[in-house]
Amino acid sequence: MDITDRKIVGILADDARASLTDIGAAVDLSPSAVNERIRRLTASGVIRRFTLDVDHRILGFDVLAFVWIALANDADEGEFRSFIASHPAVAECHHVTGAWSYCAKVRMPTLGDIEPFLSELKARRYLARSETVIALSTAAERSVTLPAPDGGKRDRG
Amino acid sequence: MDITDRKIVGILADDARASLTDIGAAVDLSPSAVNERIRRLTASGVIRRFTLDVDHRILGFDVLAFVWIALANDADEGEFRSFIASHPAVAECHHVTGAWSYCAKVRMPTLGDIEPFLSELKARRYLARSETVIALSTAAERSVTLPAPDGGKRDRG
DNA sequence: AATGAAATGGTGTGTAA
DNA sequence: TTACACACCATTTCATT
Repeated sequence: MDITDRKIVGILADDARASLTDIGAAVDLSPSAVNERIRRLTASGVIRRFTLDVDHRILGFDVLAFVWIALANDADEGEFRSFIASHPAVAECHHVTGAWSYCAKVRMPTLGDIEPFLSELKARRYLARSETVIALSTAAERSVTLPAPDGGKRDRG
Repeated sequence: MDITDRKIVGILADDARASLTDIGAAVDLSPSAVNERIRRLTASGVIRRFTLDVDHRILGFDVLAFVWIALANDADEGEFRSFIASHPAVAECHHVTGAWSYCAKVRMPTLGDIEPFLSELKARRYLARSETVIALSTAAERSVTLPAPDGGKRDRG
């Protein structure tokens, strides 16, 4: 995990289809050296997968919301986690500090789809309380966070 | 945007490096037909870009936090938005309903890096109040949200 | 809008340094 | 760990349906 690896991750985060030749030109390495580094970055788990950034609006998911969840006292937390992980509308769900147990980021076609989602959580007895916050617009969105060009941590992974 | 397009998006979301041949086999189309569909999906903006899913822990970003922001009365909202969009630690930032103005998802190397971030927001006079929630663990994470295999909206984009 | 064939160019492997 | 060369395969274009 040196500065060249981070540059490669940055280039691929911008365009995962960049050719080994182009990446090599950007980091002063031959295509095969770049390939070997990408192989190692993938094997070591730094790169989890090559994926897409899509426009969910066009796909019919007009609503983005954050649902704060307080788990019921008698809820099976492991069951809740696997339910939430396999729910198609859930983009993210994190166990968090503070007054709430979990924060789930969900995408729905319409506002009306949120209530059935909450109802299901309640029916399964996961939910004690919840609070839903709707995202009106997005000011920033980045799939990969990297250190600013100069500084940053080294020798990990 | 038919069911085949959605299947292609789903396959690419899982593995953006899947070959046209393999995708074609999965959706019963020739490689060149798949290629043309991907070109159209990209041109129409459904696919915004090909990117990576990375492990930020290994990259040295051990802390994931949600920062709730109430903008100061005299804050220049446009300025705030471009500041937050260009800040390297900010993974997402949404304008939200409810008691707060914005919700920012940030990644930091350590907990100690959060305070300087808040200080900078304050120094720039964007911040009235804020509340920071730390993510302890992640139960779900998906880059792309698609309708469940059967149903879903059609004829968009 | 899809197919199939042909050309291009990128990927991946082997060998050597 | 990288470079270089070569074999292979994927991508892309084009003519056709």
